[in-house]
Amino acid sequence: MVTSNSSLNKIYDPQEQSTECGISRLSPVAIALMADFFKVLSEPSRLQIICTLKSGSKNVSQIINETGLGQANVSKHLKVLTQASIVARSQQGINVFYQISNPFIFELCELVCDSISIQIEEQSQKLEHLKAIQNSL
Amino acid sequence: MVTSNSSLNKIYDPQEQSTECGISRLSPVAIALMADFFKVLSEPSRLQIICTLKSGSKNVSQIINETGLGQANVSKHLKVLTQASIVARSQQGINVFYQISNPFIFELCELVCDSISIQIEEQSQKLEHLKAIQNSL
DNA sequence: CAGTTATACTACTGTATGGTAATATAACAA
DNA sequence: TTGTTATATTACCATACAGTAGTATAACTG
Repeated sequence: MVTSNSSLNKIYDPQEQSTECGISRLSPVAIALMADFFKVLSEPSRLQIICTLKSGSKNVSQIINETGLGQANVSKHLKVLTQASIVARSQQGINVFYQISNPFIFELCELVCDSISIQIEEQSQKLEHLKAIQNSL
Repeated sequence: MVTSNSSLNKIYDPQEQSTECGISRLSPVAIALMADFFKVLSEPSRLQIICTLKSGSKNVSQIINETGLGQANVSKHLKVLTQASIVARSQQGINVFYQISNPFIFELCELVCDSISIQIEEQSQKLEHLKAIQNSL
């Protein structure tokens, strides 16, 4: 169960007269911040990079090799991930290493993954059901 | 703590020889599905619609009024949300009602909200620290 | 039936952004 | 210094998509 201690809740919309709490009274600013966050995670290439960083800190070349993405592309995505504070950058001589700066991201991905699996499961069950009905005609 | 029972984990990449579990061995298909899911949540207007549905089922006109979005726009976003199985559609006469079909979305949003708040908190603390240093010079 | 209301769809425009090639920069080596 | 390697940046193209105006459809009313 999630206990929200979100300070974003304090940035509620002053025009909102509702007595409810949580997401339903988030300000436009808070909503925009959330949207930005989700947007960062909405690119397969960036999720791929996050995946390769699950096993620890990697330099750019390693990330390029493991993902198969182009160099400029990886660099751009790493910039986006860094600005979103999802990964952290640390230069060591000629190499630049990146690592996940907040493991929360993995928890989040697992949750979404589970939810999608359940959805697929349910849909395939419905399909089976439909097939059964068709066969009985 | 999250215990993953994700069947997406079973769709692992056959080329991936890693012995790790979880997100690090997700297939391109699974990653694309996750990206799609996050993309649905990466639009402020859609998050806004989700927010208004927190307090229960609403018809399209109500959603238009509460969000201030245009009719065609709301209709399009509701289609996206429906296809992603985030909201469910039910027609009642001349009205069409939409409701959140999976409350998991709220849990997810709370988590992200909390994470963003903490981030903002940390950043403002760093700023305070910098200011203190500057003032002591 | 015609008229009204609620919702969906189509076509279009403008903007954002992913990918890439070329170039720049920065750190190290000889 | 020059050369090499690792990473970042720039400029460009192509695609995706949010928003909107106009139109279509569907359910109810009289």
